[in-house]
Amino acid sequence: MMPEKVTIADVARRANVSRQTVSNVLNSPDLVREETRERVRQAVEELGYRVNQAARRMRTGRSRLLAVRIEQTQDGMNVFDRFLHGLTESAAKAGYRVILYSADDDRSEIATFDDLLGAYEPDAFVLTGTHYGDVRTSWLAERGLAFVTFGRPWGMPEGGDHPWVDVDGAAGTAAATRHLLDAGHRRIGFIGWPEGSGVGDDRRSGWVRALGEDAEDSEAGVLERRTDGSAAEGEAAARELIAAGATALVCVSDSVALGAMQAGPVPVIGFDDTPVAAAIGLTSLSQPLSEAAVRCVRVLTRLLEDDSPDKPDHVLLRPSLVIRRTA
Amino acid sequence: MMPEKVTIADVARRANVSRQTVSNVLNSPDLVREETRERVRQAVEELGYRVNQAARRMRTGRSRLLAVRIEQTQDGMNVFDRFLHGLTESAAKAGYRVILYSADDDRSEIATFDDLLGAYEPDAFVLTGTHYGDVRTSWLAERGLAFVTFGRPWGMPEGGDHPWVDVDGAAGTAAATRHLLDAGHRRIGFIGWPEGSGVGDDRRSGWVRALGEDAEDSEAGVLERRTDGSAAEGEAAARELIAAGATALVCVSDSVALGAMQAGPVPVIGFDDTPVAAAIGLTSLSQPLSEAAVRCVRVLTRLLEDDSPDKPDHVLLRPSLVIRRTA
DNA sequence: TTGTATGCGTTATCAG
DNA sequence: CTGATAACGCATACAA
Repeated sequence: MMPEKVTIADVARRANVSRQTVSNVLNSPDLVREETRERVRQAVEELGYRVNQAARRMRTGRSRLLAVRIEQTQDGMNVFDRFLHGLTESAAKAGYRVILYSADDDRSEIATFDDLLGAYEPDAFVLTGTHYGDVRTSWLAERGLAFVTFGRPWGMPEGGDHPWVDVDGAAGTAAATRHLLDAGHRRIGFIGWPEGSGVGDDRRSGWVRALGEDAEDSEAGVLERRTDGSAAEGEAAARELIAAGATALVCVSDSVALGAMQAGPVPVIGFDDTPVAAAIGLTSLSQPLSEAAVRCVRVLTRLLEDDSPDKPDHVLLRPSLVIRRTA
Repeated sequence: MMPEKVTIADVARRANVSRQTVSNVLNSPDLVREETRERVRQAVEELGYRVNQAARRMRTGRSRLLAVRIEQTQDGMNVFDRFLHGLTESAAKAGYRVILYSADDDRSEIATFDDLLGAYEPDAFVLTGTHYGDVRTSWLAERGLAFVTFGRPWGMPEGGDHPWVDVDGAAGTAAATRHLLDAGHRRIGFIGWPEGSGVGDDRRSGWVRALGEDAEDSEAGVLERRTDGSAAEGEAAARELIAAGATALVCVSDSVALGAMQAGPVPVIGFDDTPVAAAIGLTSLSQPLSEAAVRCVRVLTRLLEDDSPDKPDHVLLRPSLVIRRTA
């Protein structure tokens, strides 16, 4: 039993109206008399009619597709899959589907934009992993294409303003630091990423801020190490910091924190609340990824369906501290 | 600068041929004289032409879309994201894109099939998580729709034969068991899932087989516990088995193995080589997920593009043992 | 080999 | 409020 295609014409026939009326019921219900509307709705139901997106797209240029890049899983300690899951669900609720692509760097990602646009015409893009000098956003913006980034536009002084959703890393590390201060620690170290990483610098700044509030000065710059983000460097950094007198550690990521835990029985807090953190009992900062996904979709639907807002939407969410054995 | 849409007519004009000729160059190059073909190809290049999938789909009924369900991340110790990444990449190489959907159970997944089919007409579905009494496959098969499962059709005696790709779990646990036997262990326990899980029973069978080969009999059924798959039950099971004399443990999953590791300093081997295993030094069995993804795409392209094979393709891949601290 | 005509399912325009 | 007609971009049958 092949699934017989039911078109708008079938519905029209069934409801004794013209095709156009059916279309109106679907797209501009207000134009149609209540009674007719109901009759059409019933026919749609009975026949199991669904709009053919290809045909609609030909006519309107809208595909109801959101394009998202699926990230490389490096050491697997990332959190992107949860975001993607949330995105798929909230997009579906809004009548959109997620289409995936992969790319190795910004340049090849832009080439993929071009490809996708020609072939599938996604209505919008969701970008992750924003960074300094991100050429993807300007490419999209120049062409007037709809997009939102999960991540702020790091260092974009002039004009480069676009819709984004992000999690407040500084608020997270500040909360973590305060948690340690409350536990009586006064020499709290930070293990970060190389300077120039937007996310890394943001997370660091929360630690600095919380220390300034409450503890002895001059910790920053002293009880601090930068790493490439690996567990190995995290462990080395932790040893140094402990030797320098740190009694607790805030880390820029769970990877680094995992390493730091090997350095000794010192309280450690990670960032991202990855499955690894849960498995090893690592206290960590959890990003509200479902919520972020919901907000991304909301930003986009506003952009696509309502009259485009004058000011791009900016959404900053707060992570929450998940307390486990390590702190 | 809006991206101006370039159509087949533009290309035709540029190359001084008819639209039909351009279409022929694209779809049946043999029909066109070498010289003309080259001229058209050049025009395509210069104009940056891409076929409009919506239009093509209207005409041919093919969308070049592969639909995949994005799984719930329970405790995050799964491996689906790596499969999905591989799938996206190999699909792209074959000229397909992946479209995502989510569903809570078989019934709602089937409803989604219907939806998707009406709206986006994916050319095929990739199903994961096959299980006994899987109604999804029969629904698709009844309608003559193209699909492949990542996972064997567990318990499908009559007719229910469809293309699949899978990883040989029994081969994996057998290899793990042999590894422990080689290390001198003679009392090797197994921690599994409830009976009736296709994957779980398969993985268990490898342990049984390897023991039968080489070690004392009667281990099976004695040095064995079934769990719900949680780390907590894994730990409890491990304690019992160790008390019963087990000197090493083979586990059905990394989750369970994680728990088992807490039970004592006994060699433990997990399954799936999740990021957690890497993080905690757990020896585990690694599924060749990229390869599986490639094979899924290959099976589908054969189904879609070549004349459909009489016999559905079946591909069974071997996992590999990643040896770390725990064994 | 190349050109011409047609239709896929929708929606927008415009007249009733 | 409803109905006819055209158009979106492509691929095919057919004729040249």
